[in-house]
Amino acid sequence: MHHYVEESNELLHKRGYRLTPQRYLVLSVIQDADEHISLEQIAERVQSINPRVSLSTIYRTLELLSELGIVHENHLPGKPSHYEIPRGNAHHHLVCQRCHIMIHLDDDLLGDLHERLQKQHHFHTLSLSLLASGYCDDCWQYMQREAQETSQSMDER
Amino acid sequence: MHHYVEESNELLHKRGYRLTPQRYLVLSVIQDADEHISLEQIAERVQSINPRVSLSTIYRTLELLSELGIVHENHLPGKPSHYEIPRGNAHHHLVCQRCHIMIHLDDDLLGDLHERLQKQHHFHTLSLSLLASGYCDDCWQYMQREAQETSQSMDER
DNA sequence: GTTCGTGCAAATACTTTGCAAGTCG
DNA sequence: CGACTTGCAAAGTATTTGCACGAAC
Repeated sequence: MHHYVEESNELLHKRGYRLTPQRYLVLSVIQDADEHISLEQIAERVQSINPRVSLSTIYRTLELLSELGIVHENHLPGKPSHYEIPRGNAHHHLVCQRCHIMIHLDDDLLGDLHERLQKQHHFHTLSLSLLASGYCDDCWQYMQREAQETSQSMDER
Repeated sequence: MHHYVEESNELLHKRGYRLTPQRYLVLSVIQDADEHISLEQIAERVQSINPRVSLSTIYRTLELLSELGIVHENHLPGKPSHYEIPRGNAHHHLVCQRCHIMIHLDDDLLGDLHERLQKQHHFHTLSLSLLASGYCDDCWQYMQREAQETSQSMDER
C-alpha cells in the first residue's frame, strides 16, 4: 500500500470511518491520474475495474474524502468539478472565459501566503487555489476581428 | 441608466448582442445585491419583478454575461455557483471544508499579480480569485474532541 | 427580412435519499 | 451486536434544448 493511502487510512480511522475497497479504489484512481479528473472519469475508471461499484458510492466517497481533505475539489467555470490528491498546499489555474482552455500555473506562486492566512484567521491545514480568468490571446484576437466585422457590416448599410 | 449598465450595453453591442429588458433585469439584480448571489436568488428576485421571465433565459443570460466578463462566476465548494459584478480585478475567499463557512479576504492581497500573469501568459483582462480552504477553528476543535472520544471508546472495550 | 432573444415544455443530466442487506471490529 | 457502508431503485434538482413566436436592427 502506498504511503499516501496509509496516511488516508489513518485519517479515516481517526474520524471513525473505514477504508473500504470502494474508497480505496476511488482514491487510487485519483492518485494514478496525471491530472485532476472529474467524477464522471472517476466513475468510468472505477467501474472498469469493478462494475458493481455504484455511482452513489462514488458521490458519497468524494464528499467524504473532500471533507477530510484527502482529496481536493476544484471547480473551474465552464466545467464540472474536478478532484485531485493535494500535492503541497497550493494549486493554481489560468482559464479563458471564452474557450475555457486551462493552463496550470506555478504552484509556488504565492510563497508562504497560506501560512500567513492561517495565523491571521485561525484556520488549520489551509491550502490555496488561485483561479485566474480572462481571455487567452486566440479568443481575444478572434473577438477583436468579430467586433470589427460587426462595425463594418454596419457601415455597409 | 447606471454607468456600469452603459458599459455593459456597449460591450454587448460590440459583440453583436442586445441589452434586452430581461438581461437588464438580471444585471441590475446582481448589481443591487450586497453580496454575490446564486442563480436561484437571481431568479427569485427577477421573477418577483417580472414573473414572465423564464428560468432558461436566466441561465442563458448568466452564461453570456460570464463569457463577456460582465458578471463573474464564483464557485465555492459545498455551494452552488454565485455571481457578482466584478469590482476591481480580484476577489478572494476563505472557506472551511467542513462547515463551509465563508470569509471574505482582502481583495488587494495579491498586489499586481494579475498584471504579471497577464504579460507572462498573453492573457487579457485577467482577474484573480483565490480560494483558501481549510478548517475553521471551531470545526478543528470539534474534530479534535471527536477523535479523542473515538480512541476513548476504543480503550473502554 | 434576417438575425437575435424569449417563453414554454420536454428532454437530459446531475445528485441525493431511503432502505434492505452486507461488512467489520 | 452495533456502527459504518454499500447497491439499487426511486425521487429530487438542476440544466439544456428544440421550436414557434416576437422584437430589434
